[in-house]
Amino acid sequence: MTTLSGGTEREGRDEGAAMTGHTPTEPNRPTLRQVAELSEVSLKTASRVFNGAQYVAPDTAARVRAAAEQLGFRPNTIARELRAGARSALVGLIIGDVANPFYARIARGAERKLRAAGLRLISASSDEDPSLERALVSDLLERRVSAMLIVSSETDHGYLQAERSLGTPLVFLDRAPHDIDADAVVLDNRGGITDAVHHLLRHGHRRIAFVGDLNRLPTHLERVAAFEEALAEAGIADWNVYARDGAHDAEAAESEVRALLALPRPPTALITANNRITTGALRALRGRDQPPALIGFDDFDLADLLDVTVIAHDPERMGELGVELLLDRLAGREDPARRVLMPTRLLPRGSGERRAG
Amino acid sequence: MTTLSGGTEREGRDEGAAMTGHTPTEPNRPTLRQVAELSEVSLKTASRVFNGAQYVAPDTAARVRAAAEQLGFRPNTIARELRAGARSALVGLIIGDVANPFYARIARGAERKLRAAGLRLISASSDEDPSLERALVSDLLERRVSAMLIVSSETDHGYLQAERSLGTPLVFLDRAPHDIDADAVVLDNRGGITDAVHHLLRHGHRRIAFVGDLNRLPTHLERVAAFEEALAEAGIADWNVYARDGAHDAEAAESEVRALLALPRPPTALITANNRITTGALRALRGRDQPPALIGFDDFDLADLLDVTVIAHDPERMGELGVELLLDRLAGREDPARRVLMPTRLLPRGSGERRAG
DNA sequence: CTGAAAGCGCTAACAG
DNA sequence: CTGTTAGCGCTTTCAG
Repeated sequence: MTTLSGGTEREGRDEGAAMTGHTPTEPNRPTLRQVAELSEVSLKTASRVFNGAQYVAPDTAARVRAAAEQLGFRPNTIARELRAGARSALVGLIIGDVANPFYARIARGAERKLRAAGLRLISASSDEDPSLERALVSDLLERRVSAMLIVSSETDHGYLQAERSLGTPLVFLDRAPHDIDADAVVLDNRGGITDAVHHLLRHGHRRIAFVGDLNRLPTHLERVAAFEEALAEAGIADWNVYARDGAHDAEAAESEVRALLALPRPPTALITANNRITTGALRALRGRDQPPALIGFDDFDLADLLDVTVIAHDPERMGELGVELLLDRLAGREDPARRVLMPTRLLPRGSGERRAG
Repeated sequence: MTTLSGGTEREGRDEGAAMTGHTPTEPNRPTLRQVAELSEVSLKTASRVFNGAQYVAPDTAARVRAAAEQLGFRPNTIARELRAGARSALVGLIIGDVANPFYARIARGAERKLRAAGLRLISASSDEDPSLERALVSDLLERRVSAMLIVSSETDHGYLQAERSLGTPLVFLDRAPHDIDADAVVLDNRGGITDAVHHLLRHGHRRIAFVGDLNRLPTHLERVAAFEEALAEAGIADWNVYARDGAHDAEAAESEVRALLALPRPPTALITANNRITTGALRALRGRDQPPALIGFDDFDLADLLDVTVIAHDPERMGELGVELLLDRLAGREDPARRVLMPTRLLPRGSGERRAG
């Protein structure tokens, strides 16, 4: 594997510099100084033309612009930001995987909102791996992002406290922070699951299964807890007979569901804890003539065509709200940490309305 | 709307600096100099500890590390990269929209491959808007990304020639570059569409419709051209009776398809030119008892459950291949521009095998 | 093995 | 309106 500059291993950087094969200080790229020389003004005057634009004689400015044009000058943001105070116009985002539409939508909402504020998004996928997550966070922080949005797979965020104290706004999305005082935008997981359970109970179901994600994720824990509570309230004490977890991808979910349906007394209804699990469940249910009822957490493309009842919410809005919190902090707001709770909404489309066998 | 540093408008930057409300040079964040002072070594020695690691006495190194730990020191990548030569470990990616799975997968593949090479991805969505695309490209270039991957909505790339000459590797994905000598990874659009047409002809269809994207996109043009040619070859001269374009989202595609089916002699088969168009078509077809055959370009999640025959390909691989080309350039390869053609594969799942009415 | 000096490209003070 | 001086945080010569 080729190794280039900027690696996590310190050595990697040096190798890389060598590998690129050109002198480190690209000698050809024009600098502001050259523009100044060509247009016969001082460095500062040239600088002003590309910034404040105030207090420069129109024809001087024109001359500078012409020189810049001629040379193909491009301002160097790295230098500018270094001077500006070791903080970039970049905001970092850590998500599980861009290829998962839930995360992609968060990124989209965040990007849009940030851009409107003159900031750029730099995102990275952690694969839900806590140690990779830490490495990515460090990387972004060393790049001096002005703030971080993070969907964390880590259970303890104490290691970020130092950064927080240094003033970097940290906003947790989807999963609340642990052991650290930081803003967060989370879903009403309890509400969503409670609605789903009630919906199924109303349709006559008593044997309801829950297929969950990795059990170390706080969202999973909240969802299971709500599931248990709602069933207990309905007098169903052995709720855990049909509760499963650890299904982090569609394949695992599919076999989990097949196993559930193969039980002597199979569940008559299924609650799937996220979009990938729902996908797996749909595959497992395919072609069955008496499929159990199904309600999935997360709305998804084409759920309408597949008649899948879901617990819907708005990931794009989550990204936007995260950015709003972060902008407030950048603007100097010093409140205690805020936690925004986003509503969910049960969208009946058919699969959740099948009555108990 | 809040405006913060780094905006496209020059003024935006200044406003922003003011708005953040803290002194530009964060006084509290420890620098390498402070680490050096605390550990009573020179700046350079401290620097060495975090880089080469070579030629530093073990206990000196330990002392430096301890000091860094104590101070909460974090190296400043901005400063490092400025010194290193005005080129960052960032690679830019311009796509249409992260929330579109096709693009998200490209991003995923690129990110993975880049990370393995010690580089980071910074991506931005252009909404297929050429002028926004240019702004994003400038932004990334000013940030001195070491290379750019771009799915371009622009028809003329001459404006990038200067940058190319300066040595920045440029790789075009999905859509070939125009008026510029740059590497590209594109799909075998002609092959894919030709296969689809032949498949439909074999199933007895003669009235085949084509629902295309924005007609300024080169991929669209290639796909239509292949469509026309394949039909002409089969003796169907009036191919354009059922050819449509401009359906850039699912809604537009849905009404386009409804209109086609409402014709006096409606088409008996549909080819939809991308994933969103296919989605729209599926909505339009829903509930019809004699639906036309359907083949969609791009595979998508759940296509299997909906029995949708598709012209499949591998967007993640496209991202990876783009990165491979780019790494070669960074490593000094000086070949003429290469064009990688990615294969497509017809995946029969039912919808494309319905016979002509 | 370690250090002093110079400078990456740019912008913020202050003068003029 | 314009220029000079200093320096952001770090790394690279080149001497010890």
